[in-house]
Amino acid sequence: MPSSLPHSILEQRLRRAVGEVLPSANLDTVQVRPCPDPKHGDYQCTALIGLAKQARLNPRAFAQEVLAAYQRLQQSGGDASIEVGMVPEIAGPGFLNFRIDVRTSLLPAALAGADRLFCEPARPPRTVVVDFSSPNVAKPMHVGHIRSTTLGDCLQRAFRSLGHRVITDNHIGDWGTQFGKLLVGWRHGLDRAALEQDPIAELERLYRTENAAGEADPSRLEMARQELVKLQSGDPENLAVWKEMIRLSQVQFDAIYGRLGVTFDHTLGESFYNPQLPEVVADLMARGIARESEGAVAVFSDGSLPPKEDPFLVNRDGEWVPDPALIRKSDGGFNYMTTDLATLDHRIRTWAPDEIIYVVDDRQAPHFRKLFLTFARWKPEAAARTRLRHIGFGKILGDDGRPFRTRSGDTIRLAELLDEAVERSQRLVDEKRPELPDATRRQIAETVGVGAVKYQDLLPNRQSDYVFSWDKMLALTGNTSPYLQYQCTRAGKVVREGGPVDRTRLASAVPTEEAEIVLLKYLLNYGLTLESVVAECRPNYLCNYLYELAGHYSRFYEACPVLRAGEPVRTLRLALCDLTARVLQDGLRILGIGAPEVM
RNA sequence: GCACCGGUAGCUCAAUUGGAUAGAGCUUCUGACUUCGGAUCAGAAGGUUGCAGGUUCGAGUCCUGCCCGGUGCACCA
Repeated sequence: MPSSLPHSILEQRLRRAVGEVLPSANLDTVQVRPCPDPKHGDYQCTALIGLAKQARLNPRAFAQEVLAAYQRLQQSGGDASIEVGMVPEIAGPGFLNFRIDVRTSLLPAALAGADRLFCEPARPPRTVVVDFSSPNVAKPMHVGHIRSTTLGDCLQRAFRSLGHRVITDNHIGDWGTQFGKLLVGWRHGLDRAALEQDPIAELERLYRTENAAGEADPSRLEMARQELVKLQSGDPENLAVWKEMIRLSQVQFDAIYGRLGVTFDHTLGESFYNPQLPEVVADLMARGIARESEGAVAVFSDGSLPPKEDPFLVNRDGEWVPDPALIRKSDGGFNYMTTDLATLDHRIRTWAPDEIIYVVDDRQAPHFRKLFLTFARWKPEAAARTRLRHIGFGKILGDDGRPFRTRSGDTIRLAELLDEAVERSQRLVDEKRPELPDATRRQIAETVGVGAVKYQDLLPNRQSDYVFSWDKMLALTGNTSPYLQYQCTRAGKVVREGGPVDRTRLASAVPTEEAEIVLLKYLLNYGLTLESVVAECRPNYLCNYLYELAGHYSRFYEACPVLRAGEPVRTLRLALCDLTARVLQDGLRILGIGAPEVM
């Protein structure tokens, strides 16, 4: 299906024009994007200057030639009325600017793109595995799980929305040395009543008690080690307890994911890969990629990278010394590098993805560099056809600039954090809309409270740390989710009151008010924004787009009466409200945030 | 010590292959209302983008050196 969006039509034609003038040019670099400053036009292409320089041509003269070719193509293939209304001009050192003819082309272009909300399906669609959230069994989900969960969920929604095939996999921590202590604790100190009451709290208590006991009494540690060995060798009793701990944890996860609206296609935890780990190590050793060292088995640098870029080397006192990746501990146990290698192998063999995205804390960047490099040495063909990306993120800080914790220094549980967000938004809704029924106010409070937490998390550049602030996330002005939700309800309300948009009336409509024109042009960029979100895995692009859109809508709404206007202006404006509401709603949906009809 | 990530307005943050005059919000001040939902909108003020060089038509963005903050550096994940 041919594209109907202006930037896409322009780009395709421009690429053909460039190809005619300069056959050697890499046409992928020829991109048409919205002008940052509308003074210069609606769309621009800045790539011609670079191409001209590469080919040792004068940039402006080259732009002239491309423009001439572009206009020839436009005339010969000028069946699309939209395209005729794109007026090109050369500016500055060789920019190409395009202006949409508001009278003939703007509205047709917008209506043509409206059915798909100004998005074009990805071509070709890719298969993408998204690995995110990854909480640990027997521990509460806490504030540290927010970013991976909201980022990962948003990214998978964005990919899906553009037509990519997405597989989400929650790689839960359901295996490892902590289960030795947990098993000893379960056997000796389990409080059944407490387990009934709050299973995760009780499991956490068992672990802490046992951890302390182990520090005081080495024989206790030895017990834990033995229980772990029994578990790993398939002891039925320990397996049963371990499974029960997973079940109890999954109940907790499901409750929180349910509240967050997050789902996974698969939950293949670490234990799933356990049977494959010996083979992974044996194979890596057989291929000479790993070798024994100090009783452990480790992967060392292969020397293919300069020392500064080699994650398998670290500089100590001016000397580059090995910093290997351990894949088997000296006690014979395996660690997460081994599991991650097996996981990667399994994912590629099972799903044959084009891309695997790991949404994990930035601090693990060195681990992922080692993982990806080791995998590339182990399975070169598979690695060559799969893009592996670690999508890292920073910390959440308290207002004292230190990691966000309770006053007593404990980690904050996600469930409690969501409760507080909802309580706070409940107070706001109760105050602002006392006339609404209780049940409605409760629903609004839930949607607004949970949405505020997510939006605060998605708005900053993911790599930077951000300061957690109840007041800011729930503020009704500024770049917050309550503001976006509010604008969404406003736009939706007008459409509900004004009735369905009668498109036949639009045939004779032309946007004339500045606010109408600006809003309409901005709507056209929605799909482009989603594409950049997906390209760089940065949901904040979408947040900022939606905030800008809400601002354009607000100014339009202020300046242009809708329901009071005469036809066909009334229908045109109603259509603008409708499109805005739909884009805002869809954008919030991709952020994982609900849009109440009333608030 | 070495590596990675940051350093942008008083504060919190944006800035899409390097693009045109670095943008918002909060705060402060000034305006708009017999509201199609004022949880709104408009205007003003606020900057040597940590510092110093370099690359080029053009640098917050790329390169080099330095300063400051955070994080990581063998059997936890």
